[in-house]
Amino acid sequence: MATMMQVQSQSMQPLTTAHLAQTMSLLVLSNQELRERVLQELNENPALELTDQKVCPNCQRRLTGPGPCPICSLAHDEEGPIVFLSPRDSYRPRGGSTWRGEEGPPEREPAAPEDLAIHILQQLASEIEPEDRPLAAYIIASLDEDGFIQDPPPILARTTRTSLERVKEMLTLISHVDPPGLATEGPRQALLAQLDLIEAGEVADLARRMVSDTFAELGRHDFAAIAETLEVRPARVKHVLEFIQENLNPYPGRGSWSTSPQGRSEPDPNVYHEPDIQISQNHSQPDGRLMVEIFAPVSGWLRISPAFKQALERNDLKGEWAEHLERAALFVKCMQQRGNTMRRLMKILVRIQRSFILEGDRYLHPMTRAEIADMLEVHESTVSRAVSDKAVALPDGRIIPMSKFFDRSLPARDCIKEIVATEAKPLTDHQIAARLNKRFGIEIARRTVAKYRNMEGILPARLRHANGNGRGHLAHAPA
DNA sequence: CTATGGCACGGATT
DNA sequence: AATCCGTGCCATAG
Repeated sequence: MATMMQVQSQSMQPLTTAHLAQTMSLLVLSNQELRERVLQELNENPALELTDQKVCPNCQRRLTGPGPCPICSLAHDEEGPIVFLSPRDSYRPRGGSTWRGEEGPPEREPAAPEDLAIHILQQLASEIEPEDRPLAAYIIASLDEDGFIQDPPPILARTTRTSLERVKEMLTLISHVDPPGLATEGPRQALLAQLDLIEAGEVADLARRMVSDTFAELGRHDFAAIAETLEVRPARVKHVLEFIQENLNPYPGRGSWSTSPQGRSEPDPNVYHEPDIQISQNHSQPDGRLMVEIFAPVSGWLRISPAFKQALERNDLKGEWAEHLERAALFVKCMQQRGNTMRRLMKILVRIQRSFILEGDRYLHPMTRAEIADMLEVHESTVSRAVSDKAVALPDGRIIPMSKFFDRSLPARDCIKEIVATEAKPLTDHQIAARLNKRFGIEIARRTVAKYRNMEGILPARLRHANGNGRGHLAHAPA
Protein backbone atom coordinates (compact mmCIF):
# COMPACT_ATOMS: atom_id res chain seq x y z
CA MET A 1 0.00 0.00 0.00
CA ALA A 2 1.07 3.51 -0.57
CA THR A 3 0.53 4.24 3.05
CA MET A 4 3.03 6.95 3.57
CA MET A 5 2.79 9.52 0.95
CA GLN A 6 3.06 12.34 3.39
CA VAL A 7 6.10 11.02 5.05
CA GLN A 8 8.43 12.07 2.37
CA SER A 9 7.49 15.63 3.03
CA GLN A 10 9.84 15.49 5.94
CA SER A 11 13.38 16.36 5.21
CA MET A 12 15.84 13.58 5.10
CA GLN A 13 18.07 14.73 7.87
CA PRO A 14 19.41 12.08 10.14
CA LEU A 15 17.43 11.72 13.29
CA THR A 16 19.65 12.53 16.16
CA THR A 17 18.90 11.23 19.57
CA ALA A 18 17.83 14.73 20.50
CA HIS A 19 15.25 14.63 17.76
CA LEU A 20 13.85 11.44 18.97
CA ALA A 21 13.89 12.38 22.60
CA GLN A 22 12.08 15.59 22.01
CA THR A 23 9.59 14.14 19.58
CA MET A 24 8.74 11.56 22.18
CA SER A 25 8.36 14.12 24.89
CA LEU A 26 6.04 16.16 22.73
CA LEU A 27 4.03 13.16 21.72
CA VAL A 28 2.84 12.37 25.22
CA LEU A 29 1.48 15.82 25.78
CA SER A 30 -2.16 16.57 25.39
CA ASN A 31 -3.00 19.50 23.26
CA GLN A 32 -3.55 21.67 26.23
CA GLU A 33 -0.18 20.83 27.66
CA LEU A 34 1.44 21.17 24.31
CA ARG A 35 0.13 24.64 23.99
CA GLU A 36 1.84 25.66 27.17
CA ARG A 37 4.98 24.03 25.99
CA VAL A 38 4.90 25.89 22.70
CA LEU A 39 4.29 29.19 24.37
CA GLN A 40 7.13 28.59 26.73
CA GLU A 41 9.46 27.75 23.91
CA LEU A 42 8.28 30.74 21.99
CA ASN A 43 8.94 32.86 24.99
CA GLU A 44 12.47 31.84 25.67
CA ASN A 45 13.72 31.34 22.18
CA PRO A 46 14.03 34.44 20.02
CA ALA A 47 14.71 32.38 16.96
CA LEU A 48 11.25 30.89 17.06
CA GLU A 49 8.35 32.74 15.62
CA LEU A 50 4.63 32.33 15.33
CA THR A 51 3.23 33.79 12.16
CA ASP A 52 -0.43 34.34 11.67
CA GLN A 53 -0.11 32.78 8.33
CA LYS A 54 -1.93 29.53 8.35
CA VAL A 55 -0.63 26.72 6.32
CA CYS A 56 -2.22 23.45 5.48
CA PRO A 57 -0.03 20.74 6.89
CA ASN A 58 -0.82 18.43 4.04
CA CYS A 59 -0.20 20.52 1.01
CA GLN A 60 1.58 23.52 2.51
CA ARG A 61 -0.88 25.85 0.90
CA ARG A 62 -1.76 29.02 2.61
CA LEU A 63 -5.12 28.96 4.26
CA THR A 64 -7.28 31.98 4.03
CA GLY A 65 -10.09 31.22 6.38
CA PRO A 66 -10.60 29.00 9.37
CA GLY A 67 -11.42 25.35 9.02
CA PRO A 68 -10.05 22.66 6.78
CA CYS A 69 -7.92 23.28 3.78
CA PRO A 70 -10.46 23.41 0.98
CA ILE A 71 -8.09 21.99 -1.54
CA CYS A 72 -6.50 18.99 -0.05
CA SER A 73 -8.62 17.95 2.86
CA LEU A 74 -11.23 16.63 0.54
CA ALA A 75 -9.14 15.73 -2.40
CA HIS A 76 -6.03 14.30 -0.88
CA ASP A 77 -7.19 10.96 0.31
CA GLU A 78 -9.02 8.94 -2.21
CA GLU A 79 -10.03 6.45 0.38
CA GLY A 80 -10.05 6.30 4.11
CA PRO A 81 -10.75 9.06 6.52
CA ILE A 82 -9.78 12.60 5.95
CA VAL A 83 -7.20 13.58 8.44
CA PHE A 84 -5.78 16.96 8.92
CA LEU A 85 -4.41 19.24 11.54
CA SER A 86 -6.82 21.95 12.25
CA PRO A 87 -5.22 25.34 12.50
CA ARG A 88 -7.92 26.34 14.87
CA ASP A 89 -6.60 26.44 18.36
CA SER A 90 -8.50 24.44 20.82
CA TYR A 91 -7.45 25.42 24.28
CA ARG A 92 -10.34 27.58 25.27
CA PRO A 93 -12.93 25.64 27.21
CA ARG A 94 -15.90 24.80 25.16
CA GLY A 95 -18.32 22.00 25.00
CA GLY A 96 -19.50 19.55 22.47
CA SER A 97 -22.12 21.19 20.42
CA THR A 98 -20.84 24.69 20.08
CA TRP A 99 -18.33 23.90 17.48
CA ARG A 100 -19.51 20.62 16.15
CA GLY A 101 -21.00 21.77 12.90
CA GLU A 102 -17.99 23.53 11.53
CA GLU A 103 -19.31 24.21 8.08
CA GLY A 104 -21.83 26.97 8.39
CA PRO A 105 -21.55 30.06 10.48
CA PRO A 106 -21.72 28.67 14.01
CA GLU A 107 -24.69 30.47 15.45
CA ARG A 108 -22.99 32.73 17.84
CA GLU A 109 -25.25 35.44 19.11
CA PRO A 110 -26.08 35.12 22.74
CA ALA A 111 -29.82 35.38 22.95
CA ALA A 112 -29.93 38.23 25.37
CA PRO A 113 -26.85 38.69 27.43
CA GLU A 114 -27.99 42.03 28.75
CA ASP A 115 -31.01 40.44 30.26
CA LEU A 116 -28.93 37.94 32.09
CA ALA A 117 -26.49 40.59 33.21
CA ILE A 118 -29.30 42.68 34.59
CA HIS A 119 -30.81 39.69 36.22
CA ILE A 120 -27.58 39.00 38.03
CA LEU A 121 -26.90 42.57 38.96
CA GLN A 122 -30.33 42.87 40.48
CA GLN A 123 -29.67 39.96 42.71
CA LEU A 124 -26.31 41.33 43.58
CA ALA A 125 -27.57 44.81 44.30
CA SER A 126 -28.47 44.20 47.88
CA GLU A 127 -25.30 42.36 48.63
CA ILE A 128 -22.63 44.64 47.36
CA GLU A 129 -21.51 48.14 47.94
CA PRO A 130 -22.37 50.60 45.20
CA GLU A 131 -18.73 51.17 44.40
CA ASP A 132 -18.34 47.51 43.62
CA ARG A 133 -20.93 47.59 40.89
CA PRO A 134 -18.59 48.50 38.10
CA LEU A 135 -16.41 45.57 39.04
CA ALA A 136 -19.37 43.22 39.01
CA ALA A 137 -20.51 44.56 35.69
CA TYR A 138 -17.08 44.21 34.21
CA ILE A 139 -16.76 40.62 35.30
CA ILE A 140 -20.17 39.64 34.05
CA ALA A 141 -19.56 41.28 30.74
CA SER A 142 -16.30 39.48 30.28
CA LEU A 143 -17.68 35.98 30.70
CA ASP A 144 -17.46 33.68 27.75
CA GLU A 145 -20.34 31.78 26.18
CA ASP A 146 -20.11 29.05 28.75
CA GLY A 147 -20.28 31.49 31.60
CA PHE A 148 -16.67 31.12 32.63
CA ILE A 149 -14.18 33.84 33.30
CA GLN A 150 -11.63 34.08 30.55
CA ASP A 151 -8.81 35.55 32.57
CA PRO A 152 -7.60 34.28 35.91
CA PRO A 153 -8.46 36.43 38.94
CA PRO A 154 -5.07 38.14 39.19
CA ILE A 155 -5.42 39.46 35.68
CA LEU A 156 -8.93 40.63 36.39
CA ALA A 157 -7.64 42.42 39.44
CA ARG A 158 -5.02 44.15 37.41
CA THR A 159 -7.24 45.22 34.54
CA THR A 160 -9.89 46.55 36.86
CA ARG A 161 -7.37 48.05 39.24
CA THR A 162 -8.82 46.35 42.25
CA SER A 163 -7.39 44.06 44.83
CA LEU A 164 -7.24 40.39 44.20
CA GLU A 165 -9.33 39.82 47.26
CA ARG A 166 -12.18 41.92 46.08
CA VAL A 167 -12.16 40.17 42.77
CA LYS A 168 -12.27 36.83 44.43
CA GLU A 169 -15.07 37.88 46.70
CA MET A 170 -17.02 39.16 43.78
CA LEU A 171 -16.50 35.97 41.84
CA THR A 172 -17.74 33.91 44.72
CA LEU A 173 -20.74 36.13 45.05
CA ILE A 174 -21.62 35.93 41.40
CA SER A 175 -21.16 32.21 41.30
CA HIS A 176 -23.80 31.78 43.96
CA VAL A 177 -26.62 33.78 42.47
CA ASP A 178 -29.27 32.57 40.15
CA PRO A 179 -27.73 30.78 37.26
CA PRO A 180 -25.35 29.27 39.78
CA GLY A 181 -21.82 28.49 38.78
CA LEU A 182 -21.26 31.50 36.59
CA ALA A 183 -17.99 33.36 36.74
CA THR A 184 -16.00 30.31 37.66
CA GLU A 185 -12.87 29.06 36.02
CA GLY A 186 -14.31 25.99 34.42
CA PRO A 187 -16.83 23.17 34.61
CA ARG A 188 -15.30 21.79 37.75
CA GLN A 189 -15.49 24.99 39.72
CA ALA A 190 -18.94 25.62 38.36
CA LEU A 191 -20.17 22.33 39.71
CA LEU A 192 -18.60 22.99 43.07
CA ALA A 193 -20.26 26.36 43.29
CA GLN A 194 -23.59 24.79 42.50
CA LEU A 195 -23.02 22.19 45.15
CA ASP A 196 -22.56 24.96 47.69
CA LEU A 197 -26.16 25.86 47.18
CA ILE A 198 -27.47 22.41 47.70
CA GLU A 199 -28.24 21.48 51.24
CA ALA A 200 -25.66 19.20 52.69
CA GLY A 201 -26.47 15.57 52.69
CA GLU A 202 -24.98 12.26 51.90
CA VAL A 203 -25.45 12.59 48.19
CA ALA A 204 -24.28 16.16 47.95
CA ASP A 205 -21.31 15.29 50.03
CA LEU A 206 -20.20 12.45 47.83
CA ALA A 207 -20.92 14.52 44.78
CA ARG A 208 -18.59 17.16 46.09
CA ARG A 209 -15.82 14.69 46.64
CA MET A 210 -16.35 13.21 43.21
CA VAL A 211 -16.12 16.58 41.57
CA SER A 212 -13.18 17.86 43.52
CA ASP A 213 -11.09 14.71 43.75
CA THR A 214 -11.90 12.61 40.74
CA PHE A 215 -13.04 15.01 38.14
CA ALA A 216 -11.19 13.47 35.25
CA GLU A 217 -12.59 10.06 36.04
CA LEU A 218 -16.04 11.56 36.28
CA GLY A 219 -15.84 12.75 32.72
CA ARG A 220 -14.96 9.27 31.63
CA HIS A 221 -17.71 7.66 33.66
CA ASP A 222 -15.05 5.56 35.20
CA PHE A 223 -17.08 4.22 38.08
CA ALA A 224 -14.46 1.75 39.10
CA ALA A 225 -11.69 4.28 39.53
CA ILE A 226 -13.85 6.74 41.39
CA ALA A 227 -15.19 4.06 43.66
CA GLU A 228 -11.71 2.98 44.48
CA THR A 229 -10.15 6.32 45.30
CA LEU A 230 -13.15 7.47 47.24
CA GLU A 231 -13.74 4.13 48.84
CA VAL A 232 -17.39 3.79 48.04
CA ARG A 233 -19.35 1.29 46.03
CA PRO A 234 -19.57 1.70 42.27
CA ALA A 235 -23.33 1.59 42.37
CA ARG A 236 -23.27 4.51 44.73
CA VAL A 237 -21.01 6.41 42.39
CA LYS A 238 -23.37 5.78 39.55
CA HIS A 239 -26.28 7.00 41.56
CA VAL A 240 -24.53 10.21 42.48
CA LEU A 241 -23.41 10.77 38.93
CA GLU A 242 -27.03 10.61 37.86
CA PHE A 243 -27.80 13.12 40.52
CA ILE A 244 -25.12 15.41 39.17
CA GLN A 245 -26.34 15.07 35.64
CA GLU A 246 -29.86 15.89 36.60
CA ASN A 247 -29.29 18.72 38.99
CA LEU A 248 -26.06 20.41 38.07
CA ASN A 249 -24.86 22.10 34.95
CA PRO A 250 -21.16 22.13 34.18
CA TYR A 251 -21.72 24.92 31.68
CA PRO A 252 -23.85 27.43 33.54
CA GLY A 253 -23.70 29.89 30.68
CA ARG A 254 -25.58 27.68 28.33
CA GLY A 255 -29.30 27.56 28.60
CA SER A 256 -29.46 30.96 30.21
CA TRP A 257 -27.08 32.72 27.94
CA SER A 258 -28.49 31.46 24.74
CA THR A 259 -31.85 29.84 24.46
CA SER A 260 -30.36 27.37 22.06
CA PRO A 261 -33.19 26.71 19.67
CA GLN A 262 -31.83 23.65 17.98
CA GLY A 263 -28.78 22.72 19.93
CA ARG A 264 -30.64 20.54 22.35
CA SER A 265 -29.27 17.46 20.71
CA GLU A 266 -26.77 17.17 23.48
CA PRO A 267 -28.05 15.34 26.50
CA ASP A 268 -24.61 14.88 27.96
CA PRO A 269 -23.07 17.19 30.46
CA ASN A 270 -20.21 14.75 30.33
CA VAL A 271 -17.98 16.92 28.28
CA TYR A 272 -15.46 17.56 30.92
CA HIS A 273 -12.50 17.08 28.67
CA GLU A 274 -10.87 19.29 26.22
CA PRO A 275 -10.68 17.21 23.08
CA ASP A 276 -7.41 16.86 21.24
CA ILE A 277 -9.08 15.35 18.25
CA GLN A 278 -12.46 15.69 16.67
CA ILE A 279 -14.04 13.00 14.58
CA SER A 280 -17.08 13.94 12.61
CA GLN A 281 -19.07 12.43 9.87
CA ASN A 282 -18.96 14.15 6.58
CA HIS A 283 -22.46 13.80 5.28
CA SER A 284 -21.69 15.68 2.14
CA GLN A 285 -19.50 12.82 1.08
CA PRO A 286 -21.32 10.04 -0.68
CA ASP A 287 -19.81 7.33 1.49
CA GLY A 288 -20.38 9.24 4.68
CA ARG A 289 -16.74 9.02 5.37
CA LEU A 290 -15.34 10.11 8.65
CA MET A 291 -13.43 13.28 9.01
CA VAL A 292 -10.75 13.71 11.58
CA GLU A 293 -9.42 16.97 12.87
CA ILE A 294 -6.34 17.03 14.97
CA PHE A 295 -6.28 20.30 16.77
CA ALA A 296 -3.17 22.37 16.57
CA PRO A 297 -2.10 23.77 19.90
CA VAL A 298 -1.85 27.29 18.59
CA SER A 299 -3.30 28.92 15.57
CA GLY A 300 -0.81 30.08 13.08
CA TRP A 301 2.37 28.60 11.94
CA LEU A 302 5.50 27.94 13.89
CA ARG A 303 8.72 28.68 12.10
CA ILE A 304 12.21 29.96 12.45
CA SER A 305 12.22 33.70 12.41
CA PRO A 306 13.69 34.81 9.07
CA ALA A 307 14.81 38.04 10.59
CA PHE A 308 16.69 36.28 13.29
CA LYS A 309 18.34 34.03 10.79
CA GLN A 310 19.44 36.89 8.62
CA ALA A 311 20.79 38.84 11.51
CA LEU A 312 22.75 35.85 12.54
CA GLU A 313 24.25 35.36 9.12
CA ARG A 314 25.23 38.98 8.74
CA ASN A 315 27.03 39.29 11.99
CA ASP A 316 28.03 35.72 12.19
CA LEU A 317 27.44 35.68 15.88
CA LYS A 318 28.07 32.15 16.79
CA GLY A 319 27.74 30.63 20.19
CA GLU A 320 24.65 31.21 22.13
CA TRP A 321 22.71 32.67 19.24
CA ALA A 322 23.48 29.81 16.98
CA GLU A 323 22.29 27.54 19.67
CA HIS A 324 18.97 29.26 19.70
CA LEU A 325 18.65 28.76 16.02
CA GLU A 326 19.41 25.11 16.27
CA ARG A 327 17.01 24.67 19.09
CA ALA A 328 14.26 26.37 17.18
CA ALA A 329 14.84 24.21 14.16
CA LEU A 330 14.71 21.14 16.28
CA PHE A 331 11.53 22.25 17.92
CA VAL A 332 9.57 22.94 14.79
CA LYS A 333 10.74 19.72 13.35
CA CYS A 334 9.61 17.81 16.35
CA MET A 335 6.26 19.51 16.24
CA GLN A 336 5.86 18.41 12.67
CA GLN A 337 6.80 14.93 13.50
CA ARG A 338 4.33 14.81 16.32
CA GLY A 339 1.61 15.96 13.98
CA ASN A 340 2.62 13.45 11.44
CA THR A 341 2.52 10.60 13.90
CA MET A 342 -0.83 11.63 15.24
CA ARG A 343 -2.20 11.86 11.76
CA ARG A 344 -1.02 8.46 10.70
CA LEU A 345 -2.27 6.97 13.91
CA MET A 346 -5.74 8.44 13.58
CA LYS A 347 -5.99 7.31 10.04
CA ILE A 348 -5.59 3.71 11.01
CA LEU A 349 -7.60 4.03 14.16
CA VAL A 350 -10.58 5.46 12.38
CA ARG A 351 -10.47 2.86 9.70
CA ILE A 352 -10.46 0.00 12.14
CA GLN A 353 -12.92 1.44 14.59
CA ARG A 354 -15.40 2.96 12.21
CA SER A 355 -18.34 1.02 13.53
CA PHE A 356 -17.36 1.71 17.10
CA ILE A 357 -17.25 5.41 16.44
CA LEU A 358 -20.54 5.43 14.64
CA GLU A 359 -22.55 2.81 16.44
CA GLY A 360 -21.30 2.59 19.96
CA ASP A 361 -19.33 0.59 22.44
CA ARG A 362 -20.62 -2.74 21.36
CA TYR A 363 -18.92 -2.59 18.02
CA LEU A 364 -15.46 -1.91 19.26
CA HIS A 365 -12.98 -3.94 17.38
CA PRO A 366 -10.44 -5.41 19.79
CA MET A 367 -6.95 -4.28 19.07
CA THR A 368 -3.74 -3.62 20.90
CA ARG A 369 -1.25 -0.81 20.73
CA ALA A 370 1.34 -3.26 19.57
CA GLU A 371 -0.68 -4.22 16.52
CA ILE A 372 -1.12 -0.63 15.54
CA ALA A 373 2.55 0.06 16.07
CA ASP A 374 3.19 -2.75 13.67
CA MET A 375 1.03 -1.31 10.94
CA LEU A 376 2.53 2.11 11.44
CA GLU A 377 5.99 0.69 11.53
CA VAL A 378 6.89 2.52 14.66
CA HIS A 379 7.86 1.34 18.10
CA GLU A 380 4.93 0.39 20.26
CA SER A 381 5.95 2.86 22.91
CA THR A 382 5.39 5.54 20.30
CA VAL A 383 1.81 4.48 19.94
CA SER A 384 1.47 4.32 23.67
CA ARG A 385 2.63 7.87 24.05
CA ALA A 386 0.46 9.09 21.24
CA VAL A 387 -2.61 7.52 22.79
CA SER A 388 -2.10 8.43 26.40
CA ASP A 389 -3.73 11.51 27.78
CA LYS A 390 -5.56 12.36 24.59
CA ALA A 391 -9.25 13.02 24.37
CA VAL A 392 -11.30 12.35 21.28
CA ALA A 393 -14.60 13.95 20.43
CA LEU A 394 -16.93 11.60 18.59
CA PRO A 395 -19.48 12.55 15.95
CA ASP A 396 -22.29 12.20 18.47
CA GLY A 397 -20.63 14.69 20.75
CA ARG A 398 -19.26 12.33 23.33
CA ILE A 399 -15.72 12.94 24.39
CA ILE A 400 -13.76 9.90 25.33
CA PRO A 401 -10.17 9.15 26.20
CA MET A 402 -8.31 7.76 23.26
CA SER A 403 -7.30 4.75 25.29
CA LYS A 404 -10.91 3.62 25.10
CA PHE A 405 -10.21 2.53 21.57
CA PHE A 406 -8.07 -0.18 23.06
CA ASP A 407 -10.42 -1.35 25.77
CA ARG A 408 -11.19 -4.95 25.03
CA SER A 409 -13.86 -5.19 27.66
CA LEU A 410 -16.13 -2.58 26.17
CA PRO A 411 -18.33 -4.70 23.94
CA ALA A 412 -18.91 -7.19 26.72
CA ARG A 413 -19.82 -4.46 29.14
CA ASP A 414 -22.21 -2.93 26.71
CA CYS A 415 -23.93 -6.24 26.17
CA ILE A 416 -24.22 -6.81 29.87
CA LYS A 417 -25.90 -3.48 30.21
CA GLU A 418 -28.43 -4.45 27.62
CA ILE A 419 -29.08 -7.86 29.08
CA VAL A 420 -29.71 -6.39 32.47
CA ALA A 421 -31.84 -3.63 31.09
CA THR A 422 -34.12 -6.04 29.31
CA GLU A 423 -34.16 -8.85 31.82
CA ALA A 424 -37.55 -9.97 33.05
CA LYS A 425 -36.30 -10.92 36.43
CA PRO A 426 -32.81 -10.43 37.88
CA LEU A 427 -30.29 -12.72 36.32
CA THR A 428 -27.38 -14.06 38.26
CA ASP A 429 -23.90 -13.53 36.99
CA HIS A 430 -23.84 -17.10 35.79
CA GLN A 431 -26.94 -16.62 33.69
CA ILE A 432 -25.63 -13.40 32.32
CA ALA A 433 -22.45 -15.12 31.28
CA ALA A 434 -24.49 -17.79 29.53
CA ARG A 435 -26.61 -15.31 27.60
CA LEU A 436 -23.60 -13.30 26.73
CA ASN A 437 -22.19 -16.33 25.04
CA LYS A 438 -25.39 -17.38 23.38
CA ARG A 439 -26.67 -14.06 22.18
CA PHE A 440 -23.49 -12.24 21.46
CA GLY A 441 -20.91 -14.95 21.22
CA ILE A 442 -18.87 -13.39 23.96
CA GLU A 443 -17.16 -15.88 26.18
CA ILE A 444 -16.16 -14.63 29.56
CA ALA A 445 -16.05 -16.22 32.99
CA ARG A 446 -18.69 -15.62 35.54
CA ARG A 447 -16.18 -13.89 37.75
CA THR A 448 -15.48 -11.45 35.00
CA VAL A 449 -19.15 -10.72 34.51
CA ALA A 450 -19.25 -9.72 38.14
CA LYS A 451 -16.39 -7.35 37.59
CA TYR A 452 -17.86 -5.70 34.53
CA ARG A 453 -21.20 -5.45 36.22
CA ASN A 454 -19.53 -3.55 39.00
CA MET A 455 -17.72 -1.26 36.65
CA GLU A 456 -21.04 -0.31 35.17
CA GLY A 457 -22.42 0.37 38.59
CA ILE A 458 -25.02 -2.38 38.28
CA LEU A 459 -26.05 -3.98 41.52
CA PRO A 460 -25.86 -7.74 42.05
CA ALA A 461 -28.95 -9.73 41.10
CA ARG A 462 -30.21 -10.06 44.62
CA LEU A 463 -30.31 -6.33 45.16
CA ARG A 464 -31.78 -5.57 41.79
CA HIS A 465 -35.20 -6.92 42.74
CA ALA A 466 -37.53 -4.07 43.58
CA ASN A 467 -35.98 -1.02 42.08
CA GLY A 468 -34.47 -0.53 38.66
CA ASN A 469 -36.50 -1.64 35.70
CA GLY A 470 -38.60 -4.69 36.31
CA ARG A 471 -40.78 -3.14 38.92
CA GLY A 472 -43.30 -5.97 38.51
CA HIS A 473 -44.54 -8.41 41.12
CA LEU A 474 -41.80 -9.99 43.07
CA ALA A 475 -41.78 -13.52 41.87
CA HIS A 476 -39.98 -14.40 44.97
CA ALA A 477 -41.20 -17.77 45.95
CA PRO A 478 -38.57 -20.34 45.33
CA ALA A 479 -38.56 -23.32 47.60
C1' DC B 1 -26.53 -24.49 49.17
C1' DT B 2 -25.96 -20.56 45.86
C1' DA B 3 -24.46 -16.02 44.51
C1' DT B 4 -20.80 -12.63 45.28
C1' DG B 5 -16.81 -10.30 46.56
C1' DG B 6 -11.68 -10.70 47.89
C1' DC B 7 -7.12 -12.16 47.01
C1' DA B 8 -3.78 -13.60 44.23
C1' DC B 9 -1.74 -15.83 40.22
C1' DG B 10 -0.19 -16.08 35.31
C1' DG B 11 -0.27 -14.40 30.98
C1' DA B 12 -0.75 -10.55 28.02
C1' DT B 13 0.16 -5.63 27.32
C1' DT B 14 2.61 -1.50 27.73
C1' DA C 1 10.62 -4.62 33.80
C1' DA C 2 6.21 -2.87 35.41
C1' DT C 3 1.28 -3.08 34.94
C1' DC C 4 -3.08 -4.52 33.76
C1' DC C 5 -6.63 -7.97 33.14
C1' DG C 6 -9.24 -12.20 33.25
C1' DT C 7 -9.85 -16.02 36.11
C1' DG C 8 -9.83 -19.59 39.70
C1' DC C 9 -10.21 -20.62 44.45
C1' DC C 10 -12.06 -19.66 48.88
C1' DA C 11 -14.52 -17.26 52.42
C1' DT C 12 -18.76 -15.14 53.50
C1' DA C 13 -23.50 -13.56 53.30
C1' DG C 14 -28.10 -14.59 52.48
